[in-house]
Amino acid sequence: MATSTQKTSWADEVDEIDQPKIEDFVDENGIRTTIEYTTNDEGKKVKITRKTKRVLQKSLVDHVVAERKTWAKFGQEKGNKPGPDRATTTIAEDVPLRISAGNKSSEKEQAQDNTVKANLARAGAGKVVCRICKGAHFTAKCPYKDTLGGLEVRRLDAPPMFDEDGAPSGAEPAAAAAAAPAAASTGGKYVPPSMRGARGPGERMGGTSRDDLPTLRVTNISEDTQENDLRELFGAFGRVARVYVGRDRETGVGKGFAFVSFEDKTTAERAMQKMHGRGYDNLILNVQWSQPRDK
DNA sequence: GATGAGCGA
Repeated sequence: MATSTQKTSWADEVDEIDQPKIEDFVDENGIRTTIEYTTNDEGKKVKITRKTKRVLQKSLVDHVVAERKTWAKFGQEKGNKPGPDRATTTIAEDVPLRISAGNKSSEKEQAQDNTVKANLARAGAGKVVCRICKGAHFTAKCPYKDTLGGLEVRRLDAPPMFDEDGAPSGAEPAAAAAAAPAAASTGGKYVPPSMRGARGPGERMGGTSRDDLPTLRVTNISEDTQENDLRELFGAFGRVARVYVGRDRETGVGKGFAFVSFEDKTTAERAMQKMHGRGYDNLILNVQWSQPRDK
């Protein structure tokens, strides 16, 4: 094979090929002139001059945007050339639009809330006032909860029926009115039905709190039984209002018992009868009525 | 064998 001694690489051969020389410029009217010097098939040198007009690439520049560039500027920008002035304008892409609740209105609400709190503090002097009997304890702890629970809302504008130690009293009517929660009809905020006070007959609420839901105590469950397991198990009988699994406070390990509260007492009773003595997780369940929790 | 946590004003 005859190999050229001078050539060391194929890349050198590329240089041998007659590369056309190209001059290329764009005038002020946007006309592009391309002058190409090349060699034609007959070995003669030729000069090819092409004039082209660049057209905006519509796929890249929206014609609406291009059109805008022709608009006359006004105000402080009057007479300036098209496009943003980088000295005064920052250009960024993908600026996210974040929509949030108007902070002015929420500040207002907050302020209102604060005045309400201030009024409450003034009226109750920072003390806990029972919503039922106006005693110095939380509503949930009220000794009259069961007997007066349903009367709560109806007695809103009445003077407190009892003072702190529970003796009948007629004092501080203004304080009682101020300390009472805003009635559902007058308050601006939405109050879910479950949180509204006792209304007319036919409504379930009022006197019925989650503390006196029909509750079963389930014992002899494995220590890794979860709330969901019991919900699933007892949910077959009806609506399960609440499940609590007794656990060690530190370790979180189940202590082998749980409470399952139902919405409906007869449902709870059926569940108890069906589930008591049933096997679960290789253990025999013990299901009884729970004792009311106290203290 | 065993009977609950935490919240609020």
